[in-house]
Amino acid sequence: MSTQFGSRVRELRTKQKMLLRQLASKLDVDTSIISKIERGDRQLKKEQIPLLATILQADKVELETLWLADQLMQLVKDEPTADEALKSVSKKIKKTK
Amino acid sequence: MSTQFGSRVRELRTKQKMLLRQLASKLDVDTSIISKIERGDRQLKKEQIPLLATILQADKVELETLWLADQLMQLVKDEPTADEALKSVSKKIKKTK
DNA sequence: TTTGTCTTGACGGATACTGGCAAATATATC
DNA sequence: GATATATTTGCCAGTATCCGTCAAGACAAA
Repeated sequence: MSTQFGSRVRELRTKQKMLLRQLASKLDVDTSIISKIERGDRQLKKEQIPLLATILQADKVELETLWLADQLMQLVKDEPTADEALKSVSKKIKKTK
Repeated sequence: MSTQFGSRVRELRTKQKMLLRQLASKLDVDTSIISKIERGDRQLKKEQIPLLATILQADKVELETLWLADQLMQLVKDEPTADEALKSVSKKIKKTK
């Protein structure tokens, strides 16, 4: 249930002695949402990552990468052909670059 | 807009001189849906892949892999950190195996 | 117990997805 | 060309899913 993204957010937040309530307020959402995001029950909307990075004084690219990895993981977990599919996509991505 | 999965399905279907209408009938859906799936406008439901493979006398695992790759591609396309995220997931997958 | 933080479940609204239909377009056959 | 068949496209209603809020519960510190 836990996510790389959520764990990292919690790590960043607590390191700054910031409360859920405070982070939620700055993101303009209810406290419960942040709680769920940090525990991996919900996904943060992609568009909110930049603001979150600013609030936490964190690296935006790092958070975006973790967020994307979580989305991918959710898709391939329990998929027997996950490895091959991932490789195929990696290859295709590089070609278009 | 086109997908690996859809292109492969069309290839398999036409190779057998099967009409959209016929394939749709066997899958018990409207013709237009199959048309859209083959052209990449829609996704086939994962649960339907085994039946489709049987109808087309195709390799189920191959179709599942293509299908999964399409889902991943949709997620990472236009993502600057796609490559790193993909690698991260690959690594994590292998550990749990 | 009281206070403050965090967690959890349920709810309504918004959004996205699904299959079906019908019209439009394409392709073939004459 | 005309006709018949095959495919594509746009739109609709029903459904599922996601999102944020609220309220209640769990937990810890004093």
